[in-house]
Amino acid sequence: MPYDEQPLRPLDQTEESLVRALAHVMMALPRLVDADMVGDGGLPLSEYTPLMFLSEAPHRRMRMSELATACNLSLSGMTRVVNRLEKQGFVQRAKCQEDLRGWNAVLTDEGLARLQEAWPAHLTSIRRHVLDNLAGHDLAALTAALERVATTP
Amino acid sequence: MPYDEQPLRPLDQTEESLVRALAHVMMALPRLVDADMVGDGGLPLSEYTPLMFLSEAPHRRMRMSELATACNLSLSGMTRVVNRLEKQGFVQRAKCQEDLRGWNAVLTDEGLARLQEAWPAHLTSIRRHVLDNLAGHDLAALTAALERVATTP
DNA sequence: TCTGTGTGCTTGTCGAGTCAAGTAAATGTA
DNA sequence: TACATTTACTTGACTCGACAAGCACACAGA
Repeated sequence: MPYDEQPLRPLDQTEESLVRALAHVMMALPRLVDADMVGDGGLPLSEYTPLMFLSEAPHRRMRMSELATACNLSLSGMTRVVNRLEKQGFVQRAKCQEDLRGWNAVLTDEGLARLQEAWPAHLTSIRRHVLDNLAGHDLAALTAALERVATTP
Repeated sequence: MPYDEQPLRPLDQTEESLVRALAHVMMALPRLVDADMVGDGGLPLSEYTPLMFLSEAPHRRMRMSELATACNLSLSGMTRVVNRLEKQGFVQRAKCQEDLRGWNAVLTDEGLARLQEAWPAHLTSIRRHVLDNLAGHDLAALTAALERVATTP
């Protein structure tokens, strides 16, 4: 796409390849992992992720807005995910005592059990698709770069 | 999440951080780039990408199924994207002469102009979010790794 | 204490993409 | 040639998530 006028240097071949590979990963990887997980553990990433964050939180509970931020979801999106999880008995809502406008999503015992059941499939999938393909790379440096990518305004 | 029995080694801290950073990128980056593009060029990635592939294809045309594969979309998803592009006049459908079941999506002059108009915003966004944050990394090695990640069965 | 403004979450409505079913043309088989 | 099967694409029905509007509570300032 030759096009000039501004001091906008087009991508060179190396950069172009990287961008396309990254685009491919972003489109394909969530589906690949989801397929592995529903094939085995039966829990899609969209539900696994919030259960995971809840399991790590104090008292296994988080405010809806915290959880939405952690999962990179809009607040309304989080509302609907938690609705699904609540219907399955994996999460309960509890009014937040310090601020009666707020709600906590609380991981139930059943939810924790479900998470532990899904964990092996998740771990296996992530190892196979991601970590096994990054052998020999400097993971810490890569992580730092990815964190910048995700947060550059 | 302690859990044993299998020879399933949990992720260590470095691996865990990398996986979460990658998850964050996958969730956030498409939205960031889209926001930049509609803010400026007015063309979301879901439409930019097929126009880009068409512009590079011989005679600016591709079969629906090729285009779907290139864009990592299902065939039915591609049908709908091309419907949108056709309504805007950026693409036309032309029956494939070698196989009358098939259709080509053909980039129009208007579509090419639109792509060139959107290109600077796209390039700027990609540089800022992605490439500028990968300075000092071995892009070729990273690309190879990402390609494996996206295609590991 | 009342009243206006801001915050936390949910709901209505919508766009986007997936899968399954349907249609038309190509290809194999008798 | 006739018929069954496969392939290329579209359509219908659905799920998921986003945004904007709405509701309930919090927290001023008078």
